[in-house]
Amino acid sequence: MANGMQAPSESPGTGEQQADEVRSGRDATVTRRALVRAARRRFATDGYRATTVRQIASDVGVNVALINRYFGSKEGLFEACMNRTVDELDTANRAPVVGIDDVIGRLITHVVESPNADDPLQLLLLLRSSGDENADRIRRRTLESFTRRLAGAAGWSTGDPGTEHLLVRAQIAMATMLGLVMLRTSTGVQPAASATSDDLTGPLGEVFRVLLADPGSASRA
Amino acid sequence: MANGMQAPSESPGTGEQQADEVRSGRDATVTRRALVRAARRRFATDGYRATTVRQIASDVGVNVALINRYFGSKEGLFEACMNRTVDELDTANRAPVVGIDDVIGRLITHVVESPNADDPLQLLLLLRSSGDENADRIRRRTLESFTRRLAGAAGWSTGDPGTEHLLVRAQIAMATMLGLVMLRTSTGVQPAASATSDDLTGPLGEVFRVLLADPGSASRA
DNA sequence: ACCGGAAATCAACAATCGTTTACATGGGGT
DNA sequence: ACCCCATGTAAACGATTGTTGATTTCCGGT
Repeated sequence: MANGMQAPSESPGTGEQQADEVRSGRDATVTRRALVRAARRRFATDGYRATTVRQIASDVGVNVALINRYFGSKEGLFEACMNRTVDELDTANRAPVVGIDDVIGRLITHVVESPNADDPLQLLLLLRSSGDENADRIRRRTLESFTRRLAGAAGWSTGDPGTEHLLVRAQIAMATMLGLVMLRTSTGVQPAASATSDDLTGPLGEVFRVLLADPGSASRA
Repeated sequence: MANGMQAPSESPGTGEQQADEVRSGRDATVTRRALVRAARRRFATDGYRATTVRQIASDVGVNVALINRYFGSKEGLFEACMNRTVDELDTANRAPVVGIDDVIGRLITHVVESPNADDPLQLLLLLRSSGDENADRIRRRTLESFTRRLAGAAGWSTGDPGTEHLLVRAQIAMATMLGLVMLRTSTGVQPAASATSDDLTGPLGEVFRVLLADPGSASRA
């Protein structure tokens, strides 16, 4: 028994994931889409390195070689995941915003509460570093633009001298969401803070309201 | 070139870490300590799976086999890291707490601001899953007790019917810290939200004050 | 009905991982 | 000074990883 206990494998020890879409005929685009979907779940929950291409292929119920055929490499597949996440976040946030309560409600709904079960994972995916220079640059840029858009959605002017203070607040709000998702996904803490839609008036709503309120009201000297 | 571009390696692509302690003579305890220190950095920043024992050994400047000699396995080394982190967090939080500002100040100082450069990584270490059942159980239990102690330190009674509401608040506070550390460590966002010690009166202080305030004051219905 | 080509599989590769065994080396007690 | 055991090193193993080339299978147009 040379390598009998090879590696705890980060987390997929308890994680069995399967395809949720019947891939009946042999359709390239359908298979590609299924691969990206499975990959996003794996990458988000287990991280880039801990995810194996064989796992992803197995989740979809397809051979490993298809990943290299369609995406060139594991890294290419990761980039595809990033692009798709970026697109979805883009379209979701392009809708007009009415008032600060709308911003707060959207944040809580879209990120913490998650209408789609895969949605909160998108944020995690943005957080996970891949090690690949290119993918990491995309990730970082997306995260930054998202933060900036959050500040804009809150009705803050972006040219003021106190812009940095605004960004600080947006970053803290972002960090809170990230932390909640991680606390829920990566650890087993799960319960309390996930809450339901009336969170907008609960403690989480309070926090976001404080963070997104007019920074001149209560910020420091 | 069969496996020419093997794997982006999660993040250590840009991360070169070295020993910060001269290991002059041949002393087992010193070497063990150095290994744990290096391992904690690697595990916290890169995750369990992405960290290789050869990296850790190289960081210390020692042969790989010593890890298995002293800790049995990579998993054993991880467990040693967890234990040490648990101990440090324990002793750090056992000191008496005076008032809510003390709690807030400590959270910001110890976690976000980090007197010791390795301190914020401890929280990350608690967050990273290892995949090992045992280590994960330790991690989860520690995280939970930490959350509960946070609620206790805020002066909340632990027997009330509204206990769950208190835990929600503590979890959100915890998530905020976790998110900030991740935002700073795992991504390149780095700057604004790290701030300095006057954060206690800044936006981060506001958030924590809202979260740790008497839940009866502004919470929902 | 049939054949062309895309879609998917199989089998093997080089590299790297964690681990182990056998060997070298240095320092402290007698 | 000498030995001896703990400390550290070197080299190799089996398993798993990402990747690839050859092969098979199935759908669609003529």
